[in-house]
Amino acid sequence: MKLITRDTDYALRALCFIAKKNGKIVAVPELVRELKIPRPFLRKILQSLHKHGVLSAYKGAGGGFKLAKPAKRIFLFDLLAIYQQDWHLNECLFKKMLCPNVRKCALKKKIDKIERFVKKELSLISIASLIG
Amino acid sequence: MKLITRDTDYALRALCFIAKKNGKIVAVPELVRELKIPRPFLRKILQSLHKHGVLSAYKGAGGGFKLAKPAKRIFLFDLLAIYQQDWHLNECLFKKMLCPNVRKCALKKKIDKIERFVKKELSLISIASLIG
DNA sequence: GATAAAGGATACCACAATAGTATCATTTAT
DNA sequence: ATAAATGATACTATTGTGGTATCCTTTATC
Repeated sequence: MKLITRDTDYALRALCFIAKKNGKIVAVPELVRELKIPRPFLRKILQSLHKHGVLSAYKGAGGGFKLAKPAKRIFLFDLLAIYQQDWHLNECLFKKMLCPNVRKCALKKKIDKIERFVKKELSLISIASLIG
Repeated sequence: MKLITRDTDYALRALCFIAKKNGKIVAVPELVRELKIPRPFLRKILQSLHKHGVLSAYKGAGGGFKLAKPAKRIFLFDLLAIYQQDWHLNECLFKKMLCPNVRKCALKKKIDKIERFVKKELSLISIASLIG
């Protein structure tokens, strides 16, 4: 079981790298060289970060990406939301109602508590706090 | 992302059902009838619960399974350990050391904190507490 | 002792999610 | 005009999850 998938991990690394550049535009070739992430995969990831308003994109020669907002306002939670859409820990148990209600409800409450904690913690981890 | 996979979920249901029987031996046909879990899959699951000392097995006609220890000493955490072997939330980030140390360590600490909480909570959920 | 009803062991298959590739189109600095 | 960048999108590969199938061993009961 992975809390953080490869997409999210790569996105995190790229964002940390870009954040350190202090607003300078960074292009894919440099990121590939530095981070050793497969080029086409990285491009896909950066494109989605752009679509979701995390990065600003600049086309054409000399183009690239920079952060679209301050590093302290980009959170791990946001990335999870992009790459591991609307994840919730208690998936199985809700969708199919096979289990007797008592157990379902007892378990649901406990799992929900865990989920709330995890989400809260992930909302506190910003790019800024990682490069600090 | 799923905290609980199908194996674990089915194991949980089966254990709750068996626990309610108060030490009586329960055979697969009854469990299949009551829980609507595919028979071969359920058999595989029960066998592994037996191997891991959660269930006692009785072969031959009239055989079946019963709990190998009190319901209040069987925890969701144990099942996770069986079916989602040695899971850890921060998998990606450890195995491959691509990321600069600062970020790795900063993130590791935060993820570890989350993981400790989740494990602790899962260790508190017993079969007994679910059949209340 | 034969038989049928149980579990033990193990190899296999299907599908979905994750991870990664390839290609062509569009924009823009020089 | 050209080369260097991103945009869009379709495709492929690998892996993990979920599930089957088959044959073997044990044991209660007649």
